[in-house]
Parts: sequence; structure tokens; C-alpha cells
Amino acid sequence: MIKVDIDTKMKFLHGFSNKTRVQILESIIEDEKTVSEIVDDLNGNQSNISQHLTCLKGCGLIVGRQDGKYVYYRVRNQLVRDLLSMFDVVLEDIQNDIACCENHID
Amino acid sequence: MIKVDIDTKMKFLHGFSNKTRVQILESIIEDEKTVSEIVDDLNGNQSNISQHLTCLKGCGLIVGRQDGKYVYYRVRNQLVRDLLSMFDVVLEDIQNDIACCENHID
DNA sequence: CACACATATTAGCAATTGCTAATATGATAA
DNA sequence: TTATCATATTAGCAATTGCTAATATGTGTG
Repeated sequence: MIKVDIDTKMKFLHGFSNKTRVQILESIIEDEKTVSEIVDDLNGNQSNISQHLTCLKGCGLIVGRQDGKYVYYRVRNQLVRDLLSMFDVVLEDIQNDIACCENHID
Repeated sequence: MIKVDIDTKMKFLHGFSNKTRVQILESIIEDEKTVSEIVDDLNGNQSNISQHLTCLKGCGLIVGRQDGKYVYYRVRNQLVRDLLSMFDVVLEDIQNDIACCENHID
């Protein structure tokens, strides 16, 4: 495996560095949604959501397709979905780890 | 699996949102290193690296152990290492995907 | 003890990021 | 065509983040 360029990797990881972006990803992890559905879902601002969608698309994490006057966005593929669930797995593991091994003195 | 709290998740993901932090993780993915070794490795600033180490520790991604006047830091566990390699896997996959499917008109 | 060295913390500034409101683009329908 | 609705883009500001230099803490040694 060829070593991934750090700047490319950072651009990719940038997709996960904002709460709204992560919430968008979670919102469309199962099925695609239009921009306005996502806006409703997150109780967000249209402009703001649109900007984050552009960002996520630039990161390669999501893809969009135009259908009439709507644009549907979805998570790019299963591997990205797997990565998203892995966040939860690793995070839970860390939390257990901390609960078990670092709170001995209470 | 219990739904992970979004703010907790964001704190965790924050660890991956800065180039220096990701470089630190890559630097210690194989074996633990002292702060000054990491500083040398990244050609960084001691204060800066120390701040990022504190951040990464706060994220739960790394752990430190004091040995005499040195502090050794290492990636918390194998699952975190797996997550780090998964970044590369997913990123490469995305890059191939984009190369294959979105550059038809050149 | 005093000193040297490793690491952590603080403060202030510079740079980046995210948000909102306004406006522009692009699509459909009348 | 014009009107309407969905989405994108822009500009300006507010908030956050990251960096550097200076200082503090803590550990081992003479």
C-alpha cells in the first residue's frame, strides 16, 4: 500500500471535524435525502447545510445527484459507512477502557 | 449498541482534525516515543507538540507513561491503530472511485 | 540543596472556520 | 415567458483554533 499524502488525508479528515457535518453524515447514512430534508432533519440553516454538503462532497465522503429541482445526497459507499460505524465502536471501546482502567481512585 | 452522544463523538473526532495531531499519531503508531522524540520526528515546536499531545490524550486516542524525566506516549490500543489504517484504506478507495467514475470527460 | 533537563502551562496574537443574511443560479410549471 | 421553489454562492462578521515565546512544574543528579 502506497503511503497516503498527509495533506490529502487532512482534506479527507476535515469532513469529520465539524458537528454539523457529522450530523449530516449520520442523517444520510441509511438513505439519500434532499438538501431540504437534511435541513429539516438537523433543524439547520439552508445556506449553512449547503456549504457543509459542498465540503463533504469535496472530501469525497458523499455524492449528490440531481433529480428535477431536488438534489439528493448520500454517503459515497459502504466503506465510508463502515468508517462511520467504526467511530462508534472505537469510541465505546475507549470509554470502557477509561472507565475500567483509569478511575480506580474515586 | 447504544447511540453515541454527538458531543462526545465530536470531542473524539477532534483528535483527527489537525495535521500535527495526525502526524503525531502516525509517528507513534508503531511504538511509543518520548515528547522530545516526537518533536524531533515532526520537526516541531516543543510547546506546540505538548499541547497537541494533551489534546490527543483528552480525546482518548493516546496514553502517556512517565519514565524518569521522560514521558512516553503511545496510541491507546489496537482498535485505534485499526481506525488509523482504515483512514488510508477508505481514502484510497475514494480516490480510485473518483478516478474511475467521475473523470470520464477529459 | 542547586542545577540541568524534559515536559507542561499560559498569554497573546494570527489564521482559520463557521455562521447568518442576502443574493444568484437553475429547474419546473403555469 | 414569468413565477416559484430548491439549492448554491457570496460577503462580512463572530468564534474557534493553532502557533510562538515565555514561564512554570517536575524529575533526576551532583
